[in-house]
Amino acid sequence: MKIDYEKELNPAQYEAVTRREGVFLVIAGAGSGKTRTLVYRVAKLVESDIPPESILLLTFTRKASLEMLHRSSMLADDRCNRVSGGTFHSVGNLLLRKYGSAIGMSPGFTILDSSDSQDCLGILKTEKGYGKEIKNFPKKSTLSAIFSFSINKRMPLNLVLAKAYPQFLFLLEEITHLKAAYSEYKKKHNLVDYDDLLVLFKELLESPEIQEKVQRQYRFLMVDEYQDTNILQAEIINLLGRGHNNIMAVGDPAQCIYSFRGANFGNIMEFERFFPDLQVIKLEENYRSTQKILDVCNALMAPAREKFAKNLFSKIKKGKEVPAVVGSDSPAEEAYFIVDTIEELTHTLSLPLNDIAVLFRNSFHSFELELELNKRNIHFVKYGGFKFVETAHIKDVVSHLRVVANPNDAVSWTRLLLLMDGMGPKTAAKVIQQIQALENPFALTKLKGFEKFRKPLHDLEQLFRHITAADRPPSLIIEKVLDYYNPALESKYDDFPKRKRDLDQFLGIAAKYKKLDQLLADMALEPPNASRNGALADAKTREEHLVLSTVHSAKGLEWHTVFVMGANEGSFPNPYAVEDEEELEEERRLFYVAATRAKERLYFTFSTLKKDRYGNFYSAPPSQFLHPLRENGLVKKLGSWEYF
DNA sequence: CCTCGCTCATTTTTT
DNA sequence: ATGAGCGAGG
Repeated sequence: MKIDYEKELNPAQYEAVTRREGVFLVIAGAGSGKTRTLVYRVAKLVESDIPPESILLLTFTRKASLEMLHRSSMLADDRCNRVSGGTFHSVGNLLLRKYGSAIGMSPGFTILDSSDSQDCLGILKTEKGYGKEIKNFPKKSTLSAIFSFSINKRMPLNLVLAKAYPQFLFLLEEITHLKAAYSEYKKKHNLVDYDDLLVLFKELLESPEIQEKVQRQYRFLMVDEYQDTNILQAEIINLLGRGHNNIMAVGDPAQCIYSFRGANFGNIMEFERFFPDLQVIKLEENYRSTQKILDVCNALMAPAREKFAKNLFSKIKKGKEVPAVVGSDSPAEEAYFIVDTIEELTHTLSLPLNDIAVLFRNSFHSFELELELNKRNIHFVKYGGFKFVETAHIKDVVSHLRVVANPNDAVSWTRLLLLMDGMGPKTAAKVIQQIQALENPFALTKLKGFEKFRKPLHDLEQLFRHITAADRPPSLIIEKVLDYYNPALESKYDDFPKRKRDLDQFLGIAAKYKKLDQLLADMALEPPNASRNGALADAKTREEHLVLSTVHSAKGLEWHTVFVMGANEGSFPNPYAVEDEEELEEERRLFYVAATRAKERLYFTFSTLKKDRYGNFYSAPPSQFLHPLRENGLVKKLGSWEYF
């Protein structure tokens, strides 16, 4: 079964799929078949006997790459599943474990997720005494944000402070000192945070010997969601690709929504600077949405400062349903409207629940809706926001696994020691200092002093005796840790039964892993995506369900019917963003991304009265982003929309 | 010196 | 629901 590329693709897609050598930038508007193009291109390369291992597909999440490769293999053959794919972070992780010794790293490093790196900064802040001595010293989360901003935007600390945190400018010296201490601490304890993964990835590729090796391994590079990469990632692409110059980057400047992470559409310029022979291919025709929806999307972007592209258009999807703007008097009413409409669609039109999504700016915007869905027994899965793996009880358990994998991981040691009664950060630091000097880091009864903790340290040693022996499968280790952790869990949390269920789920996930290292890397880099409010296990997600999602997590996806809820000033755009023109523009693009997810039906809902956390009502006008929709019959107005 | 429990304030988006 | 800040008590 040969693929008829010419018939199944439009001319621009066909060109992108069939051109092989060279550097290409594919500018692809929303719904223009970007994924389809990448899928066919992988199939085409594999079909023409390019070894799949020599193709590298860099995507935004690993799920995205797995899905694409799966589709490619359905199209062509199984070899597509052997294509290397993943995020910049995960590829960096793999290469650093393999070749990291070339730049002085040891392969057993632990990856710190953002809350771990914040814990680490907290430890150092206390150690330096900054928190106590200096009033209003930045919180650990702020420190982490400052450092990350500085690295991802390539901006020295003094400029970061001047631009984003002028109130801390007088602490420049202390903050600079802390940053150095943080780097040193990570190095000493074999720890790597998210930013380090990119920085070190780049450093690794700068070693000529490694660079050549890696370039020889990956002969064809494809980069998805290019608009959301930052300077560091652009440099990595450059280093990966300049040996052979076979690169295809795909992106849509109008959908750049990660500039808070240093993403910058100006990267396209960098790309041109690195590769002057760059050829641009444009995918313009939309295959996803009805023209009525596209008209609305185009109108949303009309006031944008940058005129990125010309308007989205569809030749094939006529559709008669006019998108709606729905005003309500209260959040409860907004929720009723959404749930009523969903029931109507599923009952009278027999639309599968899977074809519907509700999108919002912030994870907590859906609380009211979740209550109503639960009341009416509508099954949903929520994406974005607080993640399952970030909850305290999961982190507690994981910290035990991490010291097994890297006994040098002082952040995890601190976390698990703090679980003991009477143990605080100071004592933990002293314990860890001694542990580092031990020949066997788990021989805790050998520690001098700490009489008060003789019993708990003994118990912990027993635990480690069980779980460090030989090459145990992760699930077995976790079972032992759970037994050990249970008393602490029950005394620490009143809601322990719920947390226990979470831990059981975690055990279920871990059972799929044979190697502890792999489990830990995935926990940090590709955690289960659903947040903890909704269902989590795969079995559950396979059931028919409604999707609730932040717009960020909905990137790249599409549904028959989409509700964009909380379209209020104060919610969407995010109030933090309205003062800064650039940030407001990003909110606009985010709103646009939300709207472009819809294929057939699109609703914007808002409530003119909102509740603050004490239950007091305040009035919130409809989002300014809805203003362009007021005229021309672009949308129908439902509910109480007199303010609109 | 250190930990613990109380109170008050606070929540963007993600690898 | 969580985190920081503060003061009491071990």
